[in-house]
Amino acid sequence: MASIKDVAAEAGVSVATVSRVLNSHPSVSPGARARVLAAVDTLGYRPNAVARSLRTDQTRTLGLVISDVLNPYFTALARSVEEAARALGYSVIIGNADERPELQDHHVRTLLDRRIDGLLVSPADGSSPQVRDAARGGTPMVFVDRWIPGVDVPVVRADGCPAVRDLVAHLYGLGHRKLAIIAGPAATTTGRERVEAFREALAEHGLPLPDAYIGQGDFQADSGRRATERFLGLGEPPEVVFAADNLMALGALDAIRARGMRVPRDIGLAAFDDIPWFLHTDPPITAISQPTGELGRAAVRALVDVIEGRPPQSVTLPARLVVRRSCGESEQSQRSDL
Amino acid sequence: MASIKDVAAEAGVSVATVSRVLNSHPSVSPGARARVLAAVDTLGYRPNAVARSLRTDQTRTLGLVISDVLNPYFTALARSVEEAARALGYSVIIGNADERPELQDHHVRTLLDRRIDGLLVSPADGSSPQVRDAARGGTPMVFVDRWIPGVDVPVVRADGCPAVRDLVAHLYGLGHRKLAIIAGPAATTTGRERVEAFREALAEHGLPLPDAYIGQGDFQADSGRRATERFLGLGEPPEVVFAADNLMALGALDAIRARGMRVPRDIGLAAFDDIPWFLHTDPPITAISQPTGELGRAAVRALVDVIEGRPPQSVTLPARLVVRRSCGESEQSQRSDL
DNA sequence: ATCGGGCGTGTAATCGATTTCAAGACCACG
DNA sequence: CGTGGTCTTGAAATCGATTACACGCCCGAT
Repeated sequence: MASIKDVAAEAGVSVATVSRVLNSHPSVSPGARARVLAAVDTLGYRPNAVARSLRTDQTRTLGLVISDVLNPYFTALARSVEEAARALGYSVIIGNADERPELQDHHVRTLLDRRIDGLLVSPADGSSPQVRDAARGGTPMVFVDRWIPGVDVPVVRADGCPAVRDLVAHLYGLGHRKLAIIAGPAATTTGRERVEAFREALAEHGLPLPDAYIGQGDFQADSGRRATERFLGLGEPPEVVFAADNLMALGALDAIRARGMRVPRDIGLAAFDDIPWFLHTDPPITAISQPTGELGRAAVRALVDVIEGRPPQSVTLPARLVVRRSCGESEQSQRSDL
Repeated sequence: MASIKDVAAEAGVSVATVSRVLNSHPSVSPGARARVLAAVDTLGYRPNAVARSLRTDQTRTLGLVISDVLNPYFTALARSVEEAARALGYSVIIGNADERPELQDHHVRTLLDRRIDGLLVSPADGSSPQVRDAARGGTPMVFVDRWIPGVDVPVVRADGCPAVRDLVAHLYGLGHRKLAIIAGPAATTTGRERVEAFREALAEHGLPLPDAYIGQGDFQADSGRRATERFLGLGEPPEVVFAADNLMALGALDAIRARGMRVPRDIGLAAFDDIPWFLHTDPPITAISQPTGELGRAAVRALVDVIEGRPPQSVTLPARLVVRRSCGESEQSQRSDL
């Protein structure tokens, strides 16, 4: 592969002049510029980003560590992040943690080794020392979706509490009183928040949230399945199950179907995170929708602010309830939101 | 951030010795080794991968350019690729082409600028000069899923022809005669192959594939919707629609539902690519399943073979039909494959 | 004619690693 | 005591860029 030296030789100038042309510095004569450009063309020269990064101490690359690539919510987020970053001239390297803290740490470490300019993290656990150290060490960083309390880093996320309250009111209005939740890991902020919001919303209607109605999940389909099986085996099973993410909702659907039961006839189902497929499940699923596109854009904006020395801002966007048919809604309410 | 010089100073040795310890060269005295390790520890030193790459001319990074991150088939593939690469000590940078040739070329270019050790590509178009040049230029490369004819690069893919034949036989057995297909872009190999396999399989049963029954799609949901609308507006609409990927199947489902029709009562639906959600749609969808995990592993193996100078092998794996309920299958055949 | 100030250009230092080469220390053997 | 070999070690070159600095040149002002 041709290097800047080859270009300089071909154009009959020094490497400094080549570099100046490539970086559009002002003081280069038109003649030299033309010869350099011609040489670049005939050699098919492309600057070596590795060498450039070493010298300039910036890679124009952002790291994004997400909890699970197979989760459509996170791929939608990843996509909007990449798009926003590209518009600003940055590339992004995605690390998939698979909800495993040690994998998350692995990715953070290799990303740091590569000297990415900034890091977007949705922590799989609540206290990764790796992440803490990176933040303390001065790596530009912003949390997206989930965060780690006590680490001084901007957070970009959606606030699901009002939407959860809407959901509970909706379920109450449909006559449901026995409501269960499949929670996410207590180590994650979203895992905790959603249970708390649910509990508080229930309390507003004078409803309890017994321990038996809290299933401990890990945001993966299988845990949703197991939790739902336990619910269904209860002497007094819940009337509606609320899954704290879309994958666990999928697992719940599995478990319900395996028992030969039907949604919503035998049991209702609602989910946090809305994804295109929820329109086409049997039945379409009532869900809480997050503005992933805006979330990704805001996260990149905040991170680039940190990188370029501007004061960054935490951003909280609203999530909203999308009513469909999985909780025994009437035809009427169904149609209004389809 | 501490550099190797700082470590050398702290340990009271030269940078050469530090480097030797870090790369576990044999000839370092136990004392020096211990002091270096201690220095590394107190400074929290991590080698700069950028500098290392510049010197060694290898990044231990693979590039993966996929056609669409929002397509669960490709995220499953990306996941298995990353996993296999990690096991071999490589990182993966994913580029999402969004089915747009110019975006694909953008990613190939920046990946090459970053001097990745090898490239895994699922080309969004049939003739990217960018990709051709990279291959000719000697960049280790492997095509996965789709490929570009005439470019001498190993291909790792699933052969869907037998499964398509099985599908057509299955549909024929159910009494369907009017079969339509929503094709992928003719610029992609998978786009063409699936139509051809479908046409040939129909011919085996003496069935025609009229032009009116070929919808031109682009592997995205919206095109599936439009093609299906056209089918439904025909004087003699098809009895079954076969979508050449899962996203277009989703669009088809939309279109059918928008007309107030039901699957499979009013029209049947089948899809290429199987994804977990197909079990939970209304109704569960009969689909052709690809072995994404094995595909990803084989692709990485082949690419690393090229990189490390071993003779690489093209790999073709079988796809298989998964019968569910979206084509008017009886309860019996449904249960056997659920 | 002299001086000052741009402007265009090249030389060389630099970024943080790896690696070659030579040299010093030490030991064993004759 | 001299010789040769092994084992450790460090100095310096190198990878491919960017950039500070200096130099030569030309032009206009005095």
